[in-house]
Amino acid sequence: MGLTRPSRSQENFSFTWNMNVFEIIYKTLFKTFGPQHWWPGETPFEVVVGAILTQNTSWGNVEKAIKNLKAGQALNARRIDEMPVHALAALIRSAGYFNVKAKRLKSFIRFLVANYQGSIEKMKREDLQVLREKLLDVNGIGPETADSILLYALGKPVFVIDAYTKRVLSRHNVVDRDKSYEDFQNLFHSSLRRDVKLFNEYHALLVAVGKIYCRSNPLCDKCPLRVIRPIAL
DNA sequence: GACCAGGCACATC
DNA sequence: GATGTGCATGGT
Repeated sequence: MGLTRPSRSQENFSFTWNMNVFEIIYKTLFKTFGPQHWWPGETPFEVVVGAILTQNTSWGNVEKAIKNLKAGQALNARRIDEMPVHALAALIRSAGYFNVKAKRLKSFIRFLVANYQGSIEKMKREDLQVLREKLLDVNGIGPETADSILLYALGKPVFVIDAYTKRVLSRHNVVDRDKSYEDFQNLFHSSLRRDVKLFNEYHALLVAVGKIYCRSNPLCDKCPLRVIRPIAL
């Protein structure tokens, strides 16, 4: 791991050789794709709902579900809490796994009410590590969803690891694919300054490059990150 | 029609 | 701890 001095052939990438590979990846991606403006949600509550609905699901399908919730005046804690699970499931149908996700949304609301009187703002004031552990105890919230909530809804400096992050980094020889969620996350945390804006943008950029270039080998060869493969080895 | 998409819980070994 | 399976829609 870590970056050694670049070879002469790599010196035209305008990276200084005290940068680590995670910083180089970020710089490359930002230069290529620009700001991603994540997370696309109007309120922290909407971001939380989106984080649960997007589990193993494309964002387009989630957007339809959120639109439905808004149209049904149901995008708020009280309505979701009071609504029968089957009615909620019907509204979020387009997001897939709708029965499971309806229960998960209700689980989160129960947690929010029980611990923070239904207030995202109160939840935000909780100690970060304590809150993360509590979130992981909620049925339907695993590490990625918890960290998405912490970073994108609450503005906490926690790096989100998702399928794209793993795919992009392992394709470029930065991290072994079978490393754990925590292994991946620890590498980001120890290699970068703990900065919410940086973590927000970085994860979104990894998704951007993953969506476009990590689908097939021919595209992989055109990936803007191909320059870091020899460095990462 | 197959495959994939911003995971997670649970059972089993 | 690792692996397999169910959950489900909508786009390509």
